[in-house]
Amino acid sequence: MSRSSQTQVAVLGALSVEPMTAYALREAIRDVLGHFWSESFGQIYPTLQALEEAGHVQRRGGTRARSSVFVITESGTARLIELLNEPVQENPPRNGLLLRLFFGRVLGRERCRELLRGARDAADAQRAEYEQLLARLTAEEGDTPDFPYIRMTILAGIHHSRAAAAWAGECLETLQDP
Amino acid sequence: MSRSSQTQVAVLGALSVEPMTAYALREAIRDVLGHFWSESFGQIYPTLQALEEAGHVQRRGGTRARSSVFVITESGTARLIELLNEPVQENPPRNGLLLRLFFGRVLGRERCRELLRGARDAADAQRAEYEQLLARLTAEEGDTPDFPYIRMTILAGIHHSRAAAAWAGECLETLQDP
DNA sequence: TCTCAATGTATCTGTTAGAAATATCTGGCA
DNA sequence: TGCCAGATATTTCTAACAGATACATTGAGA
Repeated sequence: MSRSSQTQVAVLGALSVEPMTAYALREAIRDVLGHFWSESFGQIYPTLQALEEAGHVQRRGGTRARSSVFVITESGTARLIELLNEPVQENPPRNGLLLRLFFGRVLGRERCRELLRGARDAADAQRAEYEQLLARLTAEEGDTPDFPYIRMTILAGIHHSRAAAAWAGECLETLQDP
Repeated sequence: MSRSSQTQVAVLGALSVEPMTAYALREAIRDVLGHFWSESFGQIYPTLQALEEAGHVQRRGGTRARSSVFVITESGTARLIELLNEPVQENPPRNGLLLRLFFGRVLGRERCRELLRGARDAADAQRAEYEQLLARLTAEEGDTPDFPYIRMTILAGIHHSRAAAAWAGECLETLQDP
């Protein structure tokens, strides 16, 4: 399968929660999906236009004076389900930290230790953030039908950041001065 | 660091190990750095041209009529060290699995469970692969100066895949039929 | 009223992945 | 010898994409 627009999934998914403007769409994607997804205006506007032409969303209140609110249509919901059912598309790995550590001999031992300490601290901070977010969401929306699914995405962040911190700590131990 | 410089790190780093052709470069990046980095021909050739113009690599006629072997120069090594010392650049997150799970209510519970089972099995398989690779490298190159650094990148893979499997397992438990 | 921040729309530039198109070399086989 | 398959090698194209910029509107407070 050739490369398909992943942006459509995020856009249609967000609009399936509630109708909103392109600007609000970008805000929602950044604030709600931000831990595992990102979109830019340069993607959102053309995508909305394509979706409108395909009949998957409708533009409402399109007067120049005020904003256009986009509403997902029936065919848009069908398209979303279709896209969600397509196989998960892995994006190519690009981990700048590991790239630097791989050439660690060139970079130098002490500089590597700095990078590892930074990674460990960042991971710890991120885990605290995820746990706080999970506690807040559990209290506020713990009984909504979407909660179990949203919770899984936060759990992923917790597991991931915990593993990252443990890895960095282990590496720091093995990278002691000889 | 501009985004294009990221490719330069991988290219110069690979050439710092040994001179090779653009084709071999792509093979090396895929096979050796593949777990945390990727480059395509569309990136490698223009990057090599830019590096040649800047004097960071030299093109040498290979054994074949049209094959060029690229050698890193002294200024190229300096450039590599400079690039390695620049701050790590995070690339925007795009996790297709989490995007699907977030809209899990639309996708359906059973389909989510399938995705999670797939993720768990993939993570388990990947962890086995990493552990095998680590064992082989430890035996074959355990006493080379680069080994401690390469080992860290494999350890990262092990930690990450272990966390991914644990996460998927935990999610599967909470996503039992009610 | 002014002004500033937030909201909102649109587009531009350069980066990148992925694949296609095209050679050229190498070894095996008739 | 000549031919073929597959590996090696180079180049180029398209669409996806990030990030920035430019601009217009609105509403709240000074």
